[in-house]
Amino acid sequence: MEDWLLQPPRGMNDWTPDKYYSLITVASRLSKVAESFGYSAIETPALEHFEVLKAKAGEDVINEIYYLKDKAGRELGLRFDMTVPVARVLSYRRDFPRPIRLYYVSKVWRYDEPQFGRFREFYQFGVEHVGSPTVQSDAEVLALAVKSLELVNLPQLTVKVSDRRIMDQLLSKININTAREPVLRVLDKRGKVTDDELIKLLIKEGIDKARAESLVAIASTRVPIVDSVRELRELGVGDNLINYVESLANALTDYGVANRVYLDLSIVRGLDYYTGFVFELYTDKIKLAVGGGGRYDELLKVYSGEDVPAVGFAIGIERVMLALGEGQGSIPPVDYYIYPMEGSCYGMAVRIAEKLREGGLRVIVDVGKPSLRSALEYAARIKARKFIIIGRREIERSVVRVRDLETWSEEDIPLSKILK
RNA sequence: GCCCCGGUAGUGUAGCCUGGUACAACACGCGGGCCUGUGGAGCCCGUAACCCGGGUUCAAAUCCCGGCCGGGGCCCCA
Repeated sequence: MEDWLLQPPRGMNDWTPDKYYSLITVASRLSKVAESFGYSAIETPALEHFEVLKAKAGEDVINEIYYLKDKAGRELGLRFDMTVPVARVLSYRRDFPRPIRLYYVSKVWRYDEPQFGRFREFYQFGVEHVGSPTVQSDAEVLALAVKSLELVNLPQLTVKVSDRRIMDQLLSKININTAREPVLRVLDKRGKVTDDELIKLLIKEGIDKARAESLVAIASTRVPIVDSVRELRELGVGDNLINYVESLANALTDYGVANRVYLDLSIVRGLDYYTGFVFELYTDKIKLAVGGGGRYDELLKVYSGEDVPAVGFAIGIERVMLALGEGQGSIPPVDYYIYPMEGSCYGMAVRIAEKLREGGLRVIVDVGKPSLRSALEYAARIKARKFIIIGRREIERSVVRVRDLETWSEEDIPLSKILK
């Protein structure tokens, strides 16, 4: 078969054991934190009705959906995140007691151009916290995100927080009432381009120079969340929002994560559906955000017709792994490799193996490597710990020969002891 | 949608700039042997590649064009 057919489809990865165990290790550590917060795991089909996916996605995202028709002509698509499937599930399972706390480690797909840290098929760890509008739920979700990344030792983790309501208020204050989305998009570029260019871009959006300058000043706000109240007051943000941020900061302090969190009004994210606070998670190790989230109180309404407040986040597991480097987990070693010298000893080998497996050990019985020598070589290469030789000589004496592949020592162990 | 880089045995690389000295080198892997109940080491032998198509040239892995495939940047995102 042609070479290129042997590679996985573009933007996708073969998770061979040598790499897959790192993924499993990272994913299970992240999940552990969600579990400790009382969140339960959920999984849904990879395929959704295209109509369902389309309802949330903006123009850009729709073009990234893997679309297909099944044999009956149904229009389907691969999910591009887990928020949509979860929202769909909750719209017909109204019986779940609220707030509902869910987490997932799932594959999602986006037909995008692959790049460093960007894949067409990738894993997301995330949570959805549905049914509560409070600042406490915002703080809980953000703290959970931070703590899960702390548990995998993500270096130099920082969080940038902003709030859609604050930006709305500040934009109104300087009389920018139209074309807010393009303006926010421009502000989101802050840090990537110079402030002067930013101002030029804003002027291009029809903002006059004075207001463009004050917008850039607003977007330049970047202070530790615990110091943000004074800053917001200076900007003239209303009391209710200042109280909100203060409560958020206090809660994050209680969680012990406030030192990582900054108020950064330049971050915007998912303009389509975020309604309140938003955040992005960063490490110095890679340029890309490893995750992000926020509050989307109007999203569930699309599916259920009912207003349901919700907050959540998603973390790109491959990106976390890029930041952590190689070797987060490894293939568990085989404890015993059992080699019957001849066919007549095979039955005994299997019986011994079964006994050891009952004790929770990983055991391989040789299936016919031609020689003891090559079996030994094979066992050493797969990093088995111990090698059991069982032949006529051993059976006559009711023992097995156990060779320790790490220390190179060898001893006879009575069968009675092994089978006990 | 725009831009940049790359494609050599199963894997990872060298060679390409400066065309011929190369039946393309090295490492790992794989097969065999020394050695059919134990050195997992060592040595020996073998295995197998210039992405596809066209062009330039006496001569192309090497230079040029096109295609296919891959990686990365902008944008956006996880």
